[in-house]
Amino acid sequence: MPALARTSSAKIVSAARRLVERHGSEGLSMQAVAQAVGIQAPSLYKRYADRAALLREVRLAVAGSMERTVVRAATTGDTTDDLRAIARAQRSYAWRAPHLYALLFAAVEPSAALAVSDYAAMTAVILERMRVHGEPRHALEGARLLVSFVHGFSSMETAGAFRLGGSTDEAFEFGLTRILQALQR
Amino acid sequence: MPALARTSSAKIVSAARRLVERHGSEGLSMQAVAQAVGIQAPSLYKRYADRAALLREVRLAVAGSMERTVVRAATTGDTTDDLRAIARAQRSYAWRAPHLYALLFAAVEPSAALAVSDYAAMTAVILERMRVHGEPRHALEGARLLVSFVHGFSSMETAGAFRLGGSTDEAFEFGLTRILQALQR
DNA sequence: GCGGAAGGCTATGATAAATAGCCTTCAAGG
DNA sequence: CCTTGAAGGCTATTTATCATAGCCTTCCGC
Repeated sequence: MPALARTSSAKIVSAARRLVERHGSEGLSMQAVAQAVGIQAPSLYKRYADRAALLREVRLAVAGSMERTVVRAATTGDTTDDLRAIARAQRSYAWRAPHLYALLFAAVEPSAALAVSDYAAMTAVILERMRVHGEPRHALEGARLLVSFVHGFSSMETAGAFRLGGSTDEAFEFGLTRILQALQR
Repeated sequence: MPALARTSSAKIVSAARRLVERHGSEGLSMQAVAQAVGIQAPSLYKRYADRAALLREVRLAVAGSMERTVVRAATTGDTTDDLRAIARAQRSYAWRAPHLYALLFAAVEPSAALAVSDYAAMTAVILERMRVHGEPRHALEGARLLVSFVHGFSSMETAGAFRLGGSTDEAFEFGLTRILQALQR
């Protein structure tokens, strides 16, 4: 490290993440991040090309933390229970940090999208469990069904879309049960 | 109308919508909207309190147009086919205008969320068909399952999340079929 | 006719992103 | 030891945008 290094990339991303968590992605300003880590805003451009690049780092960090959460959940000992636990962990993550969760699949631009390798472990665990739970030939489609449901439910829920009454907890469990039944071999 | 009225709210929202459609919600600047309708930016504040208010109008317009698309699709004559058609129409809408679609359930702030009344017709059609297709007691849960899957799949797909190969068309049809089977009474 | 509201305009301030250009520290090699 | 170069800071500045203030014009209704 050639120079004084008043801060670190880890601290910067962590501060940026905290800002997004509290105020949404619009709340991430270079000024605010810089202030949080004790440097001046232009210095951030020595590490990140622009605001989008920093936001991308936050997205990566969030993907990593959600992946760890999900993978940790998939250790119940029973394949089907693992899939349930994964789904619940993902929904729970979205509920705990909605602004961060919203970041994950928000990008429409291909350049900003997460790569497969950014959540490879999560993908692998789901696919592996799905191969055991359902027909191996349809494991990919099954995984896409389950994951789409969980993500769709979580994002609609955190966006405040379910307003017709009824328990959303029950609706989630209902959907989860039906999907796992439908996929069971 | 007391004064000259060089433009109209309809034209403003339409221009704003076009901007979002092309460049994403970040591409909506008051300047650009004003220029597109031939007025100066500050004049927009006579009609909308701020940028967020204008964006909210765009969101409402998009909700309306998607609702019309979806409701129009639900006229096949067969209940289950209607639900299929609705799901396909929604996915197709997301695919045609991903930036607009992303706007619909993007809000985490309750104040920015769409109200039930903003897409009451769509809700009504889905619930009604679901009552016939499946067990009426679980129509709400069933609708939430179906809608979550469709929204989750569409938003993940447009975000570029499905990268492990395989046909996403087939994955969508697979999921749709399994869900409708699982809900059938 | 005339008063008020809707809707326009210019001017201006505040905030943020991003660039330019310069300075400092430290590590490594001669 | 000394020098050189890169990493990482800083200040100053440019540009873009949101937003407000304050004023003007047109037309509707009385």
